[in-house]
Amino acid sequence: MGRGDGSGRIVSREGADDSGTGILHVDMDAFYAAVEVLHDPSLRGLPLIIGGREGRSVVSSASYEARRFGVRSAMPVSQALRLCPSARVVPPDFTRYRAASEQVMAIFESITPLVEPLSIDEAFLDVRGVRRLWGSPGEIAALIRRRVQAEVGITCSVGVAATKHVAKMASTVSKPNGLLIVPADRTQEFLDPRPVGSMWGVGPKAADALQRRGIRLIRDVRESPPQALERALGPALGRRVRELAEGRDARTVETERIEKSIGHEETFDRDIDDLDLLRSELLRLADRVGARLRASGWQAGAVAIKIRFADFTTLSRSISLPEATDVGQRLGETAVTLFEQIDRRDPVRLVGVRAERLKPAGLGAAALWDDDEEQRRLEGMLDDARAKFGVGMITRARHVGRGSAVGPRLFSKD
DNA sequence: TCTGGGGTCCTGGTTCTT
DNA sequence: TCTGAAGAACCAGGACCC
Repeated sequence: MGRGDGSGRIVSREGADDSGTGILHVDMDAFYAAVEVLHDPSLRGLPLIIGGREGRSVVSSASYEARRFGVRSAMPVSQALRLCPSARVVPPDFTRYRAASEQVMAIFESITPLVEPLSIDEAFLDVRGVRRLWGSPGEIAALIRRRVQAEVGITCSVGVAATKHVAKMASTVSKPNGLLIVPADRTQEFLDPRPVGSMWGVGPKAADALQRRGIRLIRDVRESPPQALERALGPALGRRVRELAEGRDARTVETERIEKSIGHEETFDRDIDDLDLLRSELLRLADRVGARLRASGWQAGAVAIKIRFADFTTLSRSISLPEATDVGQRLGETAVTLFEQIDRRDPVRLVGVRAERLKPAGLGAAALWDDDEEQRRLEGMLDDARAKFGVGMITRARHVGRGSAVGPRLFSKD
């Protein structure tokens, strides 16, 4: 499987056993910071903080040199600078990160069509069908690491396993710039000694709920009665965590993903109690949401707002629209109406507007594809959609989440 | 110390529809 | 026409991820 190399990470030696595997999780190392170093090589080796310099900004990413001082993602920049006063603060440039992400994803897609971008800097790959082309999963992982380094100029870490969950955990423990292969028959040995909080989907609250019941390691989860887990975490999460602890994870690598909502939110530099100003902020955010809806061919079936007060309590309100829309002004009027129904009039630190229950804007968007094979595959999908929903449409998703390129997608039209 | 912004998913309560 | 039950849909809030 793998062993520590003195740096805290666990990596596999070359040619390690990869039997029974086929799922790769590839994660770029300190991605934003690495891209900034590419853009400005004089930053190499320096403690870097990617984040705004304004009062309430938090750390989006930090170089490993900064992490040695205790700097972590999501930490306020002011706090990060107290830990590491010599750090250089670089404001994020998402255009740059998206371009680098597209380069990396293109490398993945040149190896297998089964790529699931998870965010701008990580993806799952199913390589079981391309072994004859590129070699075993372990060899493919090593190839990807070499190509990303050579063609993009940044490093990545790769986990290789039989399931997505174990591959994801393996890439995490191999970071930075590592490769860890967990052969299928050693999955339990890999999982058992790790803390419950290291599982993907178990955050601080769920970990705390388990630890309060003496369930500290994944082995403890596996050995706990299902009822105890469901009492601690609720039925859905309780069942899922038990399955994951036993190494079971039926999720496949999904290349198609449909956005479910589009929103914007903004934290003010200082708390605001001027109602007119808050209304105009909601209208401005709604305008941006409308522009994104129109650019991506969606209409909102519902509008939600989020209000965070100075004491950090957060309210949300949402409402279905009588008619779907992508017009910023309509979204904005709805957002303001929702806002005015909230009684509380304390100073506000954040407002947000989100378009939900997205529906495609109009019928008849014909799909034109680069090659016949893809066209036929998509027409097959469209036929399935017609059978299932009555009518359907295919378009191409340009971005998911923070901008990963993905394949074609399918909609119902209702 | 003081907590961003973009999302997804789940839960539990309420309301609507059949 | 009225009523009750069941399921669906809606809504609010919270946890989680990067």
